[in-house]
Amino acid sequence: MGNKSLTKANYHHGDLRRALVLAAVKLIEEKGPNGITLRAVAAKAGVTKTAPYRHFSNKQAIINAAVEEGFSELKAQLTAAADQAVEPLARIKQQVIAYAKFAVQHPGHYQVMFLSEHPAETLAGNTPSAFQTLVDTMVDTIEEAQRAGFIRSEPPLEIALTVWSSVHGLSTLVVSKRLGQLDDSALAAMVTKVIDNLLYGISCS
Amino acid sequence: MGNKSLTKANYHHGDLRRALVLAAVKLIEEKGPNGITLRAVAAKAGVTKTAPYRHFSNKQAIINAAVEEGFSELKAQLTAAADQAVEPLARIKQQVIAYAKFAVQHPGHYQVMFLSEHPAETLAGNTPSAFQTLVDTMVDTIEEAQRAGFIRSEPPLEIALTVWSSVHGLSTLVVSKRLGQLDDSALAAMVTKVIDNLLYGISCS
DNA sequence: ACCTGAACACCGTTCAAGT
DNA sequence: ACCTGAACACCGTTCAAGT
Repeated sequence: MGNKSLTKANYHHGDLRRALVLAAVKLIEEKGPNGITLRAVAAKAGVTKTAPYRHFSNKQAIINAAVEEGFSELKAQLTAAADQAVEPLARIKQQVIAYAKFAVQHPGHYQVMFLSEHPAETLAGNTPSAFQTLVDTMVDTIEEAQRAGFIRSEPPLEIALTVWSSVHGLSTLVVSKRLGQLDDSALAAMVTKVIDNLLYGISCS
Repeated sequence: MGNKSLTKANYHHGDLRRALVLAAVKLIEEKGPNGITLRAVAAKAGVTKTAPYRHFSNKQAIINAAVEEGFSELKAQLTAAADQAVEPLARIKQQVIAYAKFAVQHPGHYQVMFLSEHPAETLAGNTPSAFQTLVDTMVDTIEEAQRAGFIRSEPPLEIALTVWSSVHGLSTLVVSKRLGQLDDSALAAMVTKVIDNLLYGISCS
């Protein structure tokens, strides 16, 4: 027989890893952070419970991969959102709104992303984590606005951290439903309010 | 025999509920959000696995009680911290630093507090949740500063939400170790930086 | 190389039973 | 009233075995 003909039995020749990560993400979004079990992930990917151990050392490793996937998706959303505006402050606002939207639309995934600690092990070596790539995206947008003279010239990482903390904190509060239910436009209004407070300060001039 | 003499066997006459909550808090702090099991909580409180069901309908109910306990402790810390200063802005800063410190010193508990959704069921009826009491404390401090003319006179809840989102977001990032390890003074410096950005704005005047 | 199936030590929850 | 002990359907992980 040829080189790569696959029967149904060994269908997941090199795809199982990816299939497991996607199944994990789906399960997290369907059943929440606690609804994800190794056995359910395996079943969703069409294999028995022990097959995942060929590709991941344990359950946590699958979750870590799902977290990476989340940061990667979030980064894509932020980039797309910022590209809908040209004015530097508008780009920041778009990005921040997109961030909060992601959290609200994928509450389970979002919670898992920040629940698990940042894995200590540096992957492949010099490959930056999806998390680091996300940070870079946010810092870049701030630096643009600084070069254009709209944002104070303090260390861009500090500014980015301030902006990010605000929207991340707000998102967490919304996702945990501690601010009550909010529809899309109410969320955007609240995010806008917070970012405006941030831009112009809350103290009396 | 008298009215309330207790043998060792029925020692937890009306205390078991409280003992279980405290055991749950301890376990969360020792083993993290995933390390808490109903059986371990019961064992720590000195009873068998099924005894908790007399006092809580299920595991989640115990966790909810531990969350309430957390908000209650956090509120106490914030009040104590604010009382160490008299100048309104200094009171806000002290409160915010105390908030971040609580998160860093009780990382497991803090994560659980915001992981679980706000329980829909209103307890005893009109008794405010520990969460609501915490919000009130933060709003009060903002209102003080507004009356003294230090903070813009926008809705105090919105201002409080902005401040809170910032420090909560920063705390979450620190607890999940995504900003790297920070000692006490580095944490205070970062919190101060963020709150200053917030007070005076990040935009060019 | 990749996957299976039995086995082990756990887990939350129920239910009948003890005092 | 309050707690126990057996039982059930789960769970993550291991290990020998199949192809």
